[in-house]
Amino acid sequence: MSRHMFADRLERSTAPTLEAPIKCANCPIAERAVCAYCEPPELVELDQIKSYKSFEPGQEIVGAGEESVMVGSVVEGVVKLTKTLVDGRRQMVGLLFPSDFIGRAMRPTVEYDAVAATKVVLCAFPKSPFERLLKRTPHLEQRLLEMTLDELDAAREWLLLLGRKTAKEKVASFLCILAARTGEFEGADAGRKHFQIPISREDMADYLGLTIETVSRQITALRKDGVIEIDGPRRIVVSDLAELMETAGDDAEGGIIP
Amino acid sequence: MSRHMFADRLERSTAPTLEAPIKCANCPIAERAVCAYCEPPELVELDQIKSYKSFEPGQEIVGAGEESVMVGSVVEGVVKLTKTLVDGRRQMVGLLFPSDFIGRAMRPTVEYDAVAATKVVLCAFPKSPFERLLKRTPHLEQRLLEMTLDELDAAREWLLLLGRKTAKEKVASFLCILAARTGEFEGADAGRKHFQIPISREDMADYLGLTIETVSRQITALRKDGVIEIDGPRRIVVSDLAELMETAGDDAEGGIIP
DNA sequence: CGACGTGTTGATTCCTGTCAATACTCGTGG
DNA sequence: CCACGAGTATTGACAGGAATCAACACGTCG
Repeated sequence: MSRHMFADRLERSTAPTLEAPIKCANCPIAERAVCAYCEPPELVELDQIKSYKSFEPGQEIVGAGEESVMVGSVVEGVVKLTKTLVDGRRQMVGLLFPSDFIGRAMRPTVEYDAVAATKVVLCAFPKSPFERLLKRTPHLEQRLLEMTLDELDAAREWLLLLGRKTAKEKVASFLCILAARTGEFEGADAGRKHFQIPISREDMADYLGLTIETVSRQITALRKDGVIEIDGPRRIVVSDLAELMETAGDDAEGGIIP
Repeated sequence: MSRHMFADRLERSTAPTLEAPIKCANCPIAERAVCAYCEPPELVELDQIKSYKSFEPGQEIVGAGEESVMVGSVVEGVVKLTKTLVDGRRQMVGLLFPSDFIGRAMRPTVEYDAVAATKVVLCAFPKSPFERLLKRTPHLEQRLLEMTLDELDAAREWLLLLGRKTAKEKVASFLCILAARTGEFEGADAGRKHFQIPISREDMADYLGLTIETVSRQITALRKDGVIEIDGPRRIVVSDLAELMETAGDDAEGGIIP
């Protein structure tokens, strides 16, 4: 079983969706990825060890407890990181979008599963060469530190959500996050945004510490409240962004940067 | 009261006032703190900008939204980091022990409250000089990155606890963490450990996303199950460490690190 | 068309929160 | 030394929100 999975992973990851490897020069995530601060010579070094890997939805990228052999950047798609208790209860502990860093530099193993939630393209580096480069490239290390600090901030916001928010606030908070990260304004109306939910109800439930039924009910409730409109299970239109943020509870500062 | 504390601190180290600080050479946290990888010349530079600061239980160290002007290491005591929703619901998002790093290097503001849970002594650095030092001292930056990664790991474990564990598992998990970080074995019996809970029931509730009543009930339940013994509200004796870890849910690896 | 996966809705249960009363701890002062 | 009081912790009764169990709707693909 695990043998088959491994073969499966290898096979798919060597068949990238992209015809030709992206050049760093026109990389869509260059501004915000771990390499953002690197100078051209440093980018050349990274380029020499990088390779692009693709994954299909549901495909495992690394498994909990495995030795960490790869690190990299999400170029396209969404990756979920999950932890599972012995009896199968599952909690998402990370949700990575393009430019986010995946993998554990400086640490031997991973203790979560990383699974592609959509089709995913990674810009991957073998761990050891990357770590050597990291140690002698302050630009790289500084950016990685910043990104890790940001992830820690996000994790702390998440703790508040899981520990103290109601089901409705949880769902509203999640939609707020998506609206901020991937939502687009509808015309000139600053109160309306629309976006696709990139993950299933089950993944949402794992993210929010709820069941799929409760997630579904709360989405319906938000629709009936007139806060959102729904066009199919994945397509959301936020009718009233301010009201959605209100419902999310943390009375956010008005401007979340999109 | 605070006078007595201060005297107590004076007594312990050579000249430990706010004006005449502890020497790095006999610093109790030197092995694990942010300065752990620093060479003597680097320590000298840190020494020039450091100062020791004491806080009483309940005293605020920094408040959410404030400009971050200080960073530093916890030398003694326990610091809690909390977030609060508009209606007062509160969630702890960090619990710092000696050697842990406090503050947000490279970021302008903090968005949580940092409050002394016990008497606390910090080895504090003004933020800007520390950041300048950080940028030109890879040893410092490497250690800070490692510590941030470890904190992120802990936060992810915490997400699992808040999102998916029952009240009993939460309380047992917390006691496990304390047993691992501060507990001492009773004689040669590897199954028994004892320690003081360094925080109040209210703080435990904020840590675990529960109410104080539920925390109290679950502690009683663990006592009735014979997993722990209680001597006053703060003193815990773990009768059966394996059983406690079992109750905590995440089916820990057999190897217990003291 | 029917099977399957995904999502929604309904009925009921139960864990934890809420409200309330009581007990304990510790420091202070008579 | 003991009484007192404030803060902290425990215990009890009850209610409510989310989980569970179950049925049904929707879209896709063979």
